[in-house]
Amino acid sequence: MNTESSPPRAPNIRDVAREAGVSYQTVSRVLNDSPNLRPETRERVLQVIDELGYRPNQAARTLVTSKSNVIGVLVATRAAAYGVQTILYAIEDAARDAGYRIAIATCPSDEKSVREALDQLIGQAAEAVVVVAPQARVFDLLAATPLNVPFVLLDSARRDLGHTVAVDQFEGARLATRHLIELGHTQVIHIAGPQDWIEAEARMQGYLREVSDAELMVRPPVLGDWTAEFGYRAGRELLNRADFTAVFCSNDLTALGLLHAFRESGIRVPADVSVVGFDDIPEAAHYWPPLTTIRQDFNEVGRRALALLLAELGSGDDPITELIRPQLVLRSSTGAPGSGV
Amino acid sequence: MNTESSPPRAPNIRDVAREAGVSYQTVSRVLNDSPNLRPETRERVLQVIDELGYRPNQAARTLVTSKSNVIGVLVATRAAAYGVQTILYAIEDAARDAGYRIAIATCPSDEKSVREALDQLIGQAAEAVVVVAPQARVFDLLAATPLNVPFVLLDSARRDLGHTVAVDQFEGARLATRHLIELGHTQVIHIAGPQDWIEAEARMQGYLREVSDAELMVRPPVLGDWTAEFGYRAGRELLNRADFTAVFCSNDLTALGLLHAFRESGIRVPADVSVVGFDDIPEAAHYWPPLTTIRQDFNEVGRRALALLLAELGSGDDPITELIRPQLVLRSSTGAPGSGV
DNA sequence: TACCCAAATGTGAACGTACACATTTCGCCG
DNA sequence: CGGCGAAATGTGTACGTTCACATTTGGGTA
Repeated sequence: MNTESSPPRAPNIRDVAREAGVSYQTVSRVLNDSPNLRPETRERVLQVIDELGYRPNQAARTLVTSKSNVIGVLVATRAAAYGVQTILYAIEDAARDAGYRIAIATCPSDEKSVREALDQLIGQAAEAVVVVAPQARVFDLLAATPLNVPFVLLDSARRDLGHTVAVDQFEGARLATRHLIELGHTQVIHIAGPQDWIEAEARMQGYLREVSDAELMVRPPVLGDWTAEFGYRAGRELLNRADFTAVFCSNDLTALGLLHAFRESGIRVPADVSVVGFDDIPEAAHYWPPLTTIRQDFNEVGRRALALLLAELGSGDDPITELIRPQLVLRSSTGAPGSGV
Repeated sequence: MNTESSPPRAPNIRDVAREAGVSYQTVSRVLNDSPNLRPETRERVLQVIDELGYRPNQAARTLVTSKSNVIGVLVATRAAAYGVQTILYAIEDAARDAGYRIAIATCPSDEKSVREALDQLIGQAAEAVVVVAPQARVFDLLAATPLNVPFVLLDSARRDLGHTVAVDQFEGARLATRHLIELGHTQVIHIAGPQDWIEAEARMQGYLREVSDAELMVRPPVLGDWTAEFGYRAGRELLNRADFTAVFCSNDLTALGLLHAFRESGIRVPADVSVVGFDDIPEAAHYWPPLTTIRQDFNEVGRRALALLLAELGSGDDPITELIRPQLVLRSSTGAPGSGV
């Protein structure tokens, strides 16, 4: 049917060379901005490239140079959208500034998927890898899979595996809990995140430590899944327990659901019950009441992760752990103890 | 320093072959699950692969096969986190079911960046590309850049460029506006999204059409940026204009900010003013009051996009446009007209 | 005008893999 | 026990690029 008898092969460097009347090496020089080229030669080649719609074959380039200008990001989670998203953007910006692009491979957190995603990144000759994998088990898999490129872990449970950048979740949870205690609350409940999440575990530990340091009664945290919907259901259940005047939620979304449940039942926040969240997502300032919460500087996490990689600390040095301090953001959802539920 | 004098080259297929006492082709067969292999041979090769930590070089594979089992996703936006995120997950799941992985390239929406990101995807020999680029100008760039692989555009302004999958934003905006009008509102204001966004424009058009069809007075929409913060500021400004009893916000976050501003000023929703959002993000059900909004099925968008690609409709057929119907979700933020602001 | 050096351009090889095809091995039947 | 065919394994080549080195070109100087 086609008047062209040849197969629809993409043009390569030699096609361009032939068309422009130069050698393929000259074309290569044009592509790589070699200085020693007559301007008119460069011009002609560029024109042919445009005419033919030629695009360098990245696979061939990568094969021969084993360089790709790509930094891989392994994302082994779906939840925590805001934090992950923000970190990704920060990484992307920092990478761009340094002349790199980023390739994101997302995957479920089972062994096979993580391995495949890693292969995908390494296969693109990613020169460094950032691992965003907030679930503990992923790090055990990683321990068994040498990477051969510099890498940084975010929020790792295994500080021995490699360089780690993280917001100090434990400290953040202590800040939140201490704030409530300092307001005079003696009955503080914690709604935790999924227990296989490193951050959830650390936040719970921070809460427990602070409560026991204050010699208050520790009560078993409610285990949740970090959604607003769960917060709402948890809130409704809590209505049956009149044993608290403050709640520390492991993230802002859960707090939102909780606020909903309380409001629906006529429990006033903070007059009757105080609520603290975690993350300080942009919406938290507009919840009702505006939410007191713990701010995590996700941008800083992304930036530092990339800085570590670019400093080529991938050498055999001992793993570095950078902890970023969280910050208490005071709004209107907390106050002195009231009547409770 | 190193007792090993050889350079730290990654092992290749020939290293494995030598170590296992077979030819490199046999190793290749093991890697590609060839049927004609003695089980013990396969076993031995696999063991050597494990010992050496060998990983197939994806670049070489791609170079020779020009296949990659990768579907590229170009994401040229940062806002609209929830929608984009959900679509990405749906694409990823559908891709995995079909035996593909996805590679995500994010970029700013300027010409150079988009082109680079495309090159990055094509360079990985992506066999198909999904373009998530809600800003109009990106599509003009795309029109000038032939892709040579099947591709699908999401929310495209240019239906002529290729297959398009989108939620019918125009219809969604009409649903929202009509709902308010049917409740008896005659003074409906629209808070729009950024005007270079295709969806924002379509929603505004839907609003304008519905209002003029009802022969109500059209008033100039407020132009915003889709954040809760903007919604809050817009809400405070609206307090000076006592010329409306209902507001249609172009997304849920803006609506949240608006609710905040109104509540702060003692304006009751929906008693005094009704508010409708757009998107139905999971939190919308827990806002106060729970938000009446327009649901977009982002999962469906992702699924259909991939289905289109997998059906290899990339052939020269006329571009297909698949419109997904949005849906009105009634909650508590709307009611019969009240006193207004 | 011959010569030399730098600038400009060209040639051969290699990267690691998969495909097509060639060769060897092996069990089984006549 | 020879031979035959299928199963198992090996050899040559191509993919598209960059690097190292070789060669040509050109302008200025002795």
